Amino acid sequence: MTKPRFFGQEHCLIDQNGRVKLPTRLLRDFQDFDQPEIMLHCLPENALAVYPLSIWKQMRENQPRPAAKAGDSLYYRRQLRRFGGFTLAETISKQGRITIPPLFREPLSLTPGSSAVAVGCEIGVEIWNSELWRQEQEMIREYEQRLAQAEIEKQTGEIQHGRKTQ
Amino acid sequence: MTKPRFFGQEHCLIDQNGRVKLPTRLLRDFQDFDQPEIMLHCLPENALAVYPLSIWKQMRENQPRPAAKAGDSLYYRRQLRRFGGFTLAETISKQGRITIPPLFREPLSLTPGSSAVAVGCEIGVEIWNSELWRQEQEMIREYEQRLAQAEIEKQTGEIQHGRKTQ
DNA sequence: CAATATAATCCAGTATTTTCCAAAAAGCAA
DNA sequence: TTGCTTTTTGGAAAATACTGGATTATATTG
Repeated sequence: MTKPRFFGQEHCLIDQNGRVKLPTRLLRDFQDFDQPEIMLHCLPENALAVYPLSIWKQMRENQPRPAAKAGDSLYYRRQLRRFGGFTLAETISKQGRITIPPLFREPLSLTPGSSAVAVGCEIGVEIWNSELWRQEQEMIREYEQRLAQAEIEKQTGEIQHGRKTQ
Repeated sequence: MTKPRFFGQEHCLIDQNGRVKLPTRLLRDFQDFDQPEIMLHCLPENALAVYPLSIWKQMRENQPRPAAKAGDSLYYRRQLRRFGGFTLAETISKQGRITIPPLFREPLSLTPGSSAVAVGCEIGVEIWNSELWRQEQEMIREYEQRLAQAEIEKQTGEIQHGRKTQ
């Protein structure tokens, strides 16, 4: 297996022109990939996903003959909008900066001057507004606890019904 | 796989004569295709779809024996009307502008002076009135959240019913 | 504490968008 | 048809936004 990539969190901020300098450690991970070619994707949970181009292609490759379907299906057109409209090809600049697409800035709360966190996500990097990232961490924790709760209930249930002894 | 085309969102506005200048990035995608030959289609969801001519052909060519079907089916006749009546051929001007067909302006809320968004949809571009696009995004988001919710419930359910163990 | 590396700010050149204006075309009435 | 008005088209100028580099500040390392 290839070496682990895209890990950890780093603070960074959006400059006056709406750009963000990627932390060098994460930058190196991109350079090992397709170099500066990346795809920016505006996630529904309000973070900007940054993927190497080849990773993105893997994500989207299973769509044969899109045009034919688009004519007949509103649902399918929405699908195209969702992936087309909320994604953008870009390259990482020589100085390691990327420009946040102007129309993504407001919804992502990544406006010029705002504080952000770059989060490694194994297949790429996510840029979060600092405050939103704090909230997302809460969500992750909460969700984990619900899973744990479900597990505990299952275990106790099994003991009570004799399918399992301790 | 070919390089990604028709991506992202850009703000633009309708000039006093009912024309819109396509953002340069999307313009380049058209130039890679059939050059200035495009089809304008007034979508039922109230956006103006702009497709390269060849894409449009792909969309419509998988309809064998249209005449025979038209005789039998009201639904099919309606389809023909929609694709016939709500579509026009145009070319992109040397300055990258297209004229919104006058009959489409009112229903699409793309009247002179109004604010719009050009949305890349992988197979072409859609021009949305800004406000209508905001609403459409809500729809997309709502749908995403329902999917997410279902997924979470499925996960906890699987634990409880023993199809998954930690 | 010094040296180095990294991040943030500033500034100017470039590209793009928007507005404005003139020319051409089309419609209309006499 | 002819002359007039209105609409449409094309182009250029002004305003705006974007890009890239360089400089300054901050943090990290030895």
